[in-house]
Amino acid sequence: MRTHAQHELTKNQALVYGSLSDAGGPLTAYAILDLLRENGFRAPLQVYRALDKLVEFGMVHRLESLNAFVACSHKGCAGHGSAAFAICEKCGDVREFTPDDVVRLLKDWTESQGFALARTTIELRGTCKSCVASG
Amino acid sequence: MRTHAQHELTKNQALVYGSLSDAGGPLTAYAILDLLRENGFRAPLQVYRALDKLVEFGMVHRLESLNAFVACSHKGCAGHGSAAFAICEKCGDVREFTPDDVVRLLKDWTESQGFALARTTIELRGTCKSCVASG
DNA sequence: GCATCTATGTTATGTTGTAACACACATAGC
DNA sequence: GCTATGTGTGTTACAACATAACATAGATGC
Repeated sequence: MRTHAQHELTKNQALVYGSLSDAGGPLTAYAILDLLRENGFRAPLQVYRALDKLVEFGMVHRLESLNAFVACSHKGCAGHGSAAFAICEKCGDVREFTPDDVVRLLKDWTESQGFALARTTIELRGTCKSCVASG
Repeated sequence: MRTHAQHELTKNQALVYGSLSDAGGPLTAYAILDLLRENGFRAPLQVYRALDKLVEFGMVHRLESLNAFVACSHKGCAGHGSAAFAICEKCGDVREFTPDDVVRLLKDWTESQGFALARTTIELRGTCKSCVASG
């Protein structure tokens, strides 16, 4: 299996991935576009096309419930299973984790139904520990 | 606990819920708007406001990965746990299920992290049994 | 050379969701 | 009665998210 680092990124892909890594949290496509205007980006498609590839490579995840994107937290990993996300609605923090047992159960269910599973989206909304503590 | 039927819906809420029930599958807000133009609907907000309430009542679920809405498949039920959805990318069919064991594991994880869980989104993308069979 | 594939740039447009403001109607308290 | 409050509604305008369609440029393989 290919590691993230082994993907040779094009210029635009590298710029988009850099934005997301530096941000340390989720960004919308249009937020990325604004960050990259100084690098010559002019149109949303430049961002979306790069994001499509990065998601395909597994280097970036799409957060469906936020319409946003986040760099995979496994910086140099050799690939991993389906990711899940705990999203704090107070501070916006997003924590990625890999609930293998959960994914296993979901796979069991799909297999029992004859459903050919391609992709799993798991997103938890709530309040993170520090926000619970502070308020 | 209140059952779905026990919620007394306003006119707009009833119209929107009716559209979704009749459709038997997911609809976007704008698709609902078009269906209800003959009933006097003119603007998206009329749909979105009704949907907000219906989702709050648990009578309608939002499918984050489709930006669409679907009537809860438990027609007259007395409420139930978090729902999950298997979405066929070939035929568009959406199957709702209630994976209590999965939700239990996710709750365990959030509790271990001090994360106060408010809402769980689980959406599986793939190909349903009959679409797999037919090629 | 030339076909092909991928990436890119650009304009315009399509789709999804809200802000802000005004009005109607019910109900609770005086 | 009549006022305050809360909720539902209608309307215009706009913001945010995403893609279609077409043109150009560079790399690779034959």
